[in-house]
Amino acid sequence: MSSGEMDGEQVTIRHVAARAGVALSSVSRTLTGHPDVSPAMRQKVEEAVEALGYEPDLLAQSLRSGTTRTIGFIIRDIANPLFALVARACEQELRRNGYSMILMNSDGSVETESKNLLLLRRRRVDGVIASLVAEDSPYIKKTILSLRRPLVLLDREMKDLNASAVITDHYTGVYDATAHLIKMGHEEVAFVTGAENVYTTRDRLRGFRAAFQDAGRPVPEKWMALGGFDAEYALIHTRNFLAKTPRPTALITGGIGSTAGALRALNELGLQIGKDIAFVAIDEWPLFDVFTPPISSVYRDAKAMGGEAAHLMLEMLNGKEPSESIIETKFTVRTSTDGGL
Amino acid sequence: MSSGEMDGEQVTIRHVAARAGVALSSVSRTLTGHPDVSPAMRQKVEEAVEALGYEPDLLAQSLRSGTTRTIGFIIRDIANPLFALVARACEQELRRNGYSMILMNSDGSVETESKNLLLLRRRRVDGVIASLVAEDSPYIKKTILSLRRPLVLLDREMKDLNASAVITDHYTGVYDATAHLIKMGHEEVAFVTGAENVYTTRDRLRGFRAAFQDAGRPVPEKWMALGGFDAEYALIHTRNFLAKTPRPTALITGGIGSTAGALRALNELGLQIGKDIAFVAIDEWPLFDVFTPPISSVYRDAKAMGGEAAHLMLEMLNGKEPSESIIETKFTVRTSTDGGL
DNA sequence: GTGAAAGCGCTAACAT
DNA sequence: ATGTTAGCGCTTTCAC
Repeated sequence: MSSGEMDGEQVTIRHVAARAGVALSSVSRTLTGHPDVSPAMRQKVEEAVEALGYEPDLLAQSLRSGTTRTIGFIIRDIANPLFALVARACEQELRRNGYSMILMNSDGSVETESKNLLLLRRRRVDGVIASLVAEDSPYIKKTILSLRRPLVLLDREMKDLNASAVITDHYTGVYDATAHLIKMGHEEVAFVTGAENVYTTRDRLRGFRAAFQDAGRPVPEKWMALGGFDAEYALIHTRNFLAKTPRPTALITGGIGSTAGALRALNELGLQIGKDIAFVAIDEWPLFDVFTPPISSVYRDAKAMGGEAAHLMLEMLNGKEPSESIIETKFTVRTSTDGGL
Repeated sequence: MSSGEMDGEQVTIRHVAARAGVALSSVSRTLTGHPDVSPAMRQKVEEAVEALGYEPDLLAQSLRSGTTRTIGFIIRDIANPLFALVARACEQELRRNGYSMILMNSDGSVETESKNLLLLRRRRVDGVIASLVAEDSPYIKKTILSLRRPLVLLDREMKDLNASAVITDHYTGVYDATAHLIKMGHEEVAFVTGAENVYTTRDRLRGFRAAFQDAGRPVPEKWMALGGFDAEYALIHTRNFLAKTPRPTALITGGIGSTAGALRALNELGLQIGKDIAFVAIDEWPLFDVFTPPISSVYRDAKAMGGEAAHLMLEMLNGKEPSESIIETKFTVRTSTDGGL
């Protein structure tokens, strides 16, 4: 049989040794590819392994070696389509290199995130890849410092952590998008997204402001809603903004959830994007290509982000120093940026 | 400190025992809540644990106990928004019960799926939750039988496996959707989805056929494309069908990927759903509520699926016999089912 | 080249 | 109520 078990009993290296009539250590040597193994020995061991369906216990190997070949992946919400793409690419790359991924959702809560980090440490994962809820929680920072394992951050900026990071250049994409709106004649551009306690928002905001400044126009600070990446927040604040008179003539949403919430609000109010209001989404929903009208967007390659995260992790596991990897963004004009004026 | 390490050395139960001036086993007893522990002992141990920042090693506990409090989750593709919702709900429920989830994508390949199953076994996971690529692979079946751990299948029907299953009642939803189209006057209804080697497709097909039979109409067998759940397959076959003369007047797509592919094809051909062709999607994309026109759909609760999967797993881990849980589907008429005739 | 034995960190007998 | 010891399955000295 090949199940690694007989009669519900696990087959251990002991059984193999007994069956082959050799010592435990010889079986281990043979299986781990030690050079000092005679062909005769190899033969006997392989026969026994085959006959018993022996399979090394990764748990025991881990305890012995101190390495689990396991990476923790902490994310706010795996149901965010962008992060699902990141997670998929990351898992694939880690798996190709012999690592497994333990997935944990932090549900947008620093407490859960913290608990997850501690649990991963107790599970002795070899490293952690995380998209943190916030950068300004001293508690999380302390927890992270206590991890003492390679860490890769996704789109976060934190000092003194000795961590690698996959950083998105939001600035460029958002700058281009905003400049385009300004060129079309928009002054009252609303911006709905998450809070400034993450790099993501700060870098986008930097691009947004710079575009206005470079155009010699005042930054429309009153049309900024920077409170949450969730759809609910965007729904409420988009609704709010559009109820005012005068109202914004254009809208930029930062993030998958914000876009969903804003589109819901617009739908509810009967406002058509690309006609009643100009609209730009930062980050693309998977189905954006068949939306009507086609949505102008700031795109980034989620697959590359996941691959890079895995790559940076593997490098650190190989003893390299932490480093950063930059992901580009690209603004694409489609028809949702028409109208509004 | 609270890191569980000093000078890079892990703090073990040994250090705690030494510091507290007691025996190893007393520390263990105190920490595992054994009744025979004096208040004085508890005091000493807790002081030492606190002072050293001791943290039990889950790996060592696992080796000892034979249980890892870890569940393997195998899925075709975590970037499928429906499955991402399933995974999220499942992870949350497992986590609440002290289990962690190891996520593996099978990338639609039986080989990868098989390797993943074997790896999970070697990792000594306590159970596996899986959405299998196919039901008719004898190799997978053998691998599964050799798992000898609780197994929960998502939307799959396999005999003699002693597994629990979360089963969707696709029949009802698809029957209603098809009956609606027939009532609207459609005879040439196309159906684009995955292959019949999974329950999902077979049950949907059953509903599709039954609706025609009950209406006394011939089942439009020639408009069936049952080859793959991926968007690419749907794109090609939708394109194909619509190039014919006469062409189908209505289209049903089964699954997230199929819907995406079909919508792409329709977009490409300049055909508007709800006008040039009647359209029903089985399973909803997260953003469907803001699509124009609103898409008629067969809905199922992905969150409930994930929760049920976790629930069935936890029951089996508590020694209960395998069982099934049925998830309902509901057809909702929106405007995409107008037109086409 | 092979075997015997120690030990990774922990828990559960078994003593006392 | 507490201490001593064996052992989970494995790898790695250390002898020979």
